[in-house]
Amino acid sequence: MTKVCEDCVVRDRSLCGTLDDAALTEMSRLGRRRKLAAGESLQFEGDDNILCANVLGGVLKLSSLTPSGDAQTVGLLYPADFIGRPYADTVDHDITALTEAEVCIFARAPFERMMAENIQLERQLLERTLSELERSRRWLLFLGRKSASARLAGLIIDIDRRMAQTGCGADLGIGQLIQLPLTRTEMADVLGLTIETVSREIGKLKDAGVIATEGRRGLRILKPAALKAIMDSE
Amino acid sequence: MTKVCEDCVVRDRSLCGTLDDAALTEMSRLGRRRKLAAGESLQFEGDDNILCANVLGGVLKLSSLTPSGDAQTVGLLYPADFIGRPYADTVDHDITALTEAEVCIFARAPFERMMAENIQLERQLLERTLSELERSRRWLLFLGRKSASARLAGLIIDIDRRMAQTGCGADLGIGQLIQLPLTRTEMADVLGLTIETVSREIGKLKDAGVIATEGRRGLRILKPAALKAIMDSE
DNA sequence: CGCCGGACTTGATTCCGGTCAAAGCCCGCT
DNA sequence: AGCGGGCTTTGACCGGAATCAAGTCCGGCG
Repeated sequence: MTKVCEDCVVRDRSLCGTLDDAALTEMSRLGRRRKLAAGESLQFEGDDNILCANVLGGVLKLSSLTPSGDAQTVGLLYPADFIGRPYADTVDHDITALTEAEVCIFARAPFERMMAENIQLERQLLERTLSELERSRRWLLFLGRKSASARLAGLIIDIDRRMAQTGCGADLGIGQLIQLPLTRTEMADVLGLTIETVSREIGKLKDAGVIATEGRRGLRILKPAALKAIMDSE
Repeated sequence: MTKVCEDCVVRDRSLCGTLDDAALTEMSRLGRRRKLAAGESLQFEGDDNILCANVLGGVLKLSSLTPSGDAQTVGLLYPADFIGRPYADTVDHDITALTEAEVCIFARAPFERMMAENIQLERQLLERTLSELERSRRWLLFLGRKSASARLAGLIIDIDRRMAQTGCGADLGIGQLIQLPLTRTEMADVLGLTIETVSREIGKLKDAGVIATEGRRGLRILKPAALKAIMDSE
């Protein structure tokens, strides 16, 4: 058990899960931990693509700016998620920390060399990328076809599940307090809505007794079944 | 040059591009060509995931049905595109031919075995999946933030580019006749709009002299720059 | 050649979510 | 505790796309 196991947080969910000890040692030599403050960016769209990373803690977003100026978040990154696009020359999206976050950074070139020498690593990354593609396609369906309330319900359910998986406090139990990693503006950017609409829809869910809020970031799911029904409704 | 090279259409863009002759022979032994009529489906969401395939000709769509009944197309598949999700147990989306199409099918288990034995294959699939993820994320931005006219312009430009790349007749030249692989309904499913809105927006583009239509499927881009400007506009 | 059916277009109206504007509230700071 | 500023809520109004409802056109077939 070398130190890199910690670095990758949850051993069996991380990229490094299947590596032998020699490879783990090599990875730990290549990786560099870095803390990010909330709002701090790791890279911007168009930058030279020089790094890959693993999320150790916190939540980050992947986003693009439209030519006309408003933002669309195309993905959220939780602990054990992978950052970066091997083999590409430039970076496709901004990556910004939503909360305080910590990542384990690898320079892209040596990371690619590690992949060539450890096929398990490449295989892990392939499976992960396929899942991410699937996740992204499911979100396409939300943005293309679902109402504001269904989108919001979907986001809340997704956050709840991801927070529970990464052991960041939440649990699937009813009434558990979840600390939202996003502001209203950031939620609007994910959902393809405006901040006002997000606020109104949260209000409706509260009025219906489906959720309760606590301060700006705190949230409790009181009626999971109702929330799921709203997500599935058109 | 074994027969499989034909199967994969464009050698250097296909999955098999980097395989040695022995592996190519093996691939050709495993693959089975299949023709699909327009409208015919290869698989449905929820099916057991038993196959992978390469698109040889024609255009197919990847789509999901919302619980409430309407369809969202989450991706279009052109010649040399890969179909399937190795390592997954079930199928995530319906796959349906939009035009007459031809695919080269592999059973999933032997395909995965081939991947394990030919790391170039795995590497190719990884790069391809990363590109596809990027494509999907860019489309998220369209569905989340763009108006009907910008979405339509984006789709037309994408179709034009993909048809040109796959040598299916179109060319980037002004006024070239493109045969649209989709009906209005199918365009609406991709764009997250209704058929009426698609029709109206096509009308506007015609009135503005940006495009011209020829029958139901024929289309000419008369002012590429204007079309691109509309795509980039909010 | 004319008919038929499905795809497409066009028009009238409705409604969801955006926009603009004005409070209200949380929370860190002094 | 009091204050200030940014985040959030709430309200009035507007507009773009959906919906509902006729038509019209293309293309295949007898």
